[in-house]
Amino acid sequence: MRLKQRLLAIYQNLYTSYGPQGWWPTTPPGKTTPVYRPGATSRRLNQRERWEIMVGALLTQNTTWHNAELCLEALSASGSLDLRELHDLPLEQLSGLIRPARYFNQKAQRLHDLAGYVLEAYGGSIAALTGRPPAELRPELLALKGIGQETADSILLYAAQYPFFVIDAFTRRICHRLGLAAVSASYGELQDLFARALPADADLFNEYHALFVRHAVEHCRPKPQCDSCCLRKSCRYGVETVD
DNA sequence: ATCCTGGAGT
DNA sequence: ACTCCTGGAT
Repeated sequence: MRLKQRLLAIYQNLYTSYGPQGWWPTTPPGKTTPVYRPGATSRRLNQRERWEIMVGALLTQNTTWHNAELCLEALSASGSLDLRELHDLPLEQLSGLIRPARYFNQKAQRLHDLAGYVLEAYGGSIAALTGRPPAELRPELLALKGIGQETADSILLYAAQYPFFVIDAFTRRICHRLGLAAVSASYGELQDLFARALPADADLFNEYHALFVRHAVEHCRPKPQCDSCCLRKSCRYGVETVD
């Protein structure tokens, strides 16, 4: 009961400080980013967007989003971002296009396999994949090489728009410093923390995770910038400067 | 525990 | 010359 209020207060604080992050659905040029309202539903994504989110989720593993975006642009510019085009591309050419994503050989193989899986299991229909019951889709994604819990939940949340809270290194760092979780807390424990305390709302989880990333990049860095942190008052880290 | 392994900021 | 990044597999 106390946890619920605190997590919502943290969200409000971050949202007030940083504003909407506009991850997905992306905002068309010329329009303003829609503001998240509890209970409101964001627009449905089309299949091309859902697939690009899945590709982006793999490319950005342990890599900056900036670098992942360079890869997405290279894929798009060469006409290889589409599911079938990507699958038909020789691995050597694919890895050459996604070089900024660091582990380009591994990721090229995994993107190829992911595209192949969608083609075989769903006839290439992303809608068929994202339309599956989430409790069945998650283990399916986890069974694929290159998709762990974080990437699976990113796909479930951002591509399929199901309410799965994404736990990443940023979330861990912030939660630890805020005193919300031990460093040893497992992925599932962190995820349960948010699942129990927050309404199961995909748009809320979407914006919350994006705000965590923004906050971790700008203030709750490995070397924290506590002096200008919007959560300073409710964080033991900024007060005591403990580890 | 190690491998994979580019780009940008400091 | 460092550090860090929306990890996953072995």
